[in-house]
Amino acid sequence: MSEGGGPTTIKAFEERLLEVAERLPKRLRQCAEYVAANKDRIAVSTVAEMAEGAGVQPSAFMRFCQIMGFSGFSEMQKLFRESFVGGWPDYTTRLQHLREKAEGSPSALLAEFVEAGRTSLENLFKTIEPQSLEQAVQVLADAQMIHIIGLRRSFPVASYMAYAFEKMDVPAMLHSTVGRLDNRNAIRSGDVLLAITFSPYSAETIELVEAAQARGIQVVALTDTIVSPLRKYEAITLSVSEVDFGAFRSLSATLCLAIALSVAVGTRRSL
Amino acid sequence: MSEGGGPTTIKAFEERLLEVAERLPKRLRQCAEYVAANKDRIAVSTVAEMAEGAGVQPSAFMRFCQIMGFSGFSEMQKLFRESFVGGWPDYTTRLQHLREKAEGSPSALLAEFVEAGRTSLENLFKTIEPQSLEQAVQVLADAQMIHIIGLRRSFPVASYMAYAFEKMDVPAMLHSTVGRLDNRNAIRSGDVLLAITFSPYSAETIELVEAAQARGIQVVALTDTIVSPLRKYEAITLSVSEVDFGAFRSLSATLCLAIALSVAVGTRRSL
DNA sequence: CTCGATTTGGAATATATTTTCTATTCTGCT
DNA sequence: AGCAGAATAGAAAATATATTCCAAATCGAG
Repeated sequence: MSEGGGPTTIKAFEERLLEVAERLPKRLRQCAEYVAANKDRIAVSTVAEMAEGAGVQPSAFMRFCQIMGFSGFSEMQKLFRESFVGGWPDYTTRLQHLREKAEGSPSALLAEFVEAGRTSLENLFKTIEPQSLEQAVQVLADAQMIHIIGLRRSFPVASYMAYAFEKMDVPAMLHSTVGRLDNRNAIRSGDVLLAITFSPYSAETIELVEAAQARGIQVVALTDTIVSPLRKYEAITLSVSEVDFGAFRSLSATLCLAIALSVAVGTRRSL
Repeated sequence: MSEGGGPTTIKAFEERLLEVAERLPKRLRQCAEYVAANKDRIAVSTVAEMAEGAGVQPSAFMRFCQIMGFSGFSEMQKLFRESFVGGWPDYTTRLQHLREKAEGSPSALLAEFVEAGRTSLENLFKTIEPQSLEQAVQVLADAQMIHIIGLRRSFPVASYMAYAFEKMDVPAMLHSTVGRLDNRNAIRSGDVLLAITFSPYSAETIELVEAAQARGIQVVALTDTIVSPLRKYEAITLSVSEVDFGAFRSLSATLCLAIALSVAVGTRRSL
């Protein structure tokens, strides 16, 4: 029985559930009710668990799935699992293919990056914890001066934040390694260090963080994932995970977070 | 080996991950990194899927689970499934909720920027003409050397492209105004100028474009809308219209285009 | 360069889970 | 009450998934 006709979106699923629920025999109705009240569990449970929760036999639950239009429980579960992860079917490999074939027209490449950017943004929203963000904003707003460091791939982000702060009259200083000048003595008590670094993490940035910490300077870190070496230090960490293409990532999500952070700090200061 | 000693909370899990990540061989580190960036998937994926995502064999992923202190993948998964209960991060609903309810909080601000970024990306794809893009890629790929200029708000984009080109062994030079040095004589016949500018357009950039054109240098421009002053010159123009929120724009779309352009040039060159 | 130790990939095995099948129990009707 | 039809429970078969094992490859020290 290869019914392709099952609901393909959560919304459609809910509609079908409603439509069907009325005309269901006892046990199957139990299933319907349990499912309606526990949609989120479908993704992470086995039929046995769902059946037990609904107070029925696994086989009954099975029939329920079929009545809903799926070939079985697995297919129904797939719907929920996919909608949970936001369905980004591993970009890394997709982009790699594109590169290998090199047949990708520039537009196709752009399309991939646009798509990657969009999912990264969605993901950003899921992974940033509001309280960390709030904390970061507070610390930066209270700073005498904000020192920004971000090298290589992170430099665009650092420079954009410096620009934004400047525009909002927030005292900020962009540390760079132009001419191998080392400005670390500019950091004074009451200041805050905003460190931005992504794999591969630049040693200079990490060193600066270490030096700052040793002197009791607060550190706010913008980094990728939690394996970042910055995690070792007691910094307020905001982590962004961005899809990348070999050594490149579009930075969409990172910049988005950066600008939101800047503006939040700017507005809070001027209160 | 029935170690009951695995992490029992997500926090403990993250700590252990950090602790362990450093001293891990290649494949296992891939696992650690993938897991760090996709914690949410553990609950709804199979080992096979996780392994593929991390780019390793299932058995390697298995060993990773054991190193993390679990008896196997299932036990690790259990941790995530249990802590999964309720409130999954459905993007759309969460966004709406935040916008309405948490007005003024940093998270709400972030939500606005994320939304702005997403629509910008969508627009980007509509407004970029494939042939202009193609042309730009070709011209840049044929260049002896690419000179990049972008100041103020455009500087992050310029610097990122410089970084990307550098990584791909494409001869490129970032023109900046550090120390008021003027490098315009570095531009030689056969080179191409890549100018990036957005309203308010910096005079320096426009001047440089003018000077280049006068000497017969090809110019590729990245700008906003079609009213940009760069339009006057015979440049290949790629225009991005970025949705902005307040006085700032997240640059998501611009950077996306920038990176796509860079990678396209990089791959075409190496053919 | 060689040896020993560690790490890896892939197939083989064990386990868990889904799905189907059938005897049995309900339900509604005459 | 007795019958026909649908619904159900439970067990058995099929499938998918996790886990282990071992030979081959890789790495590092001497």
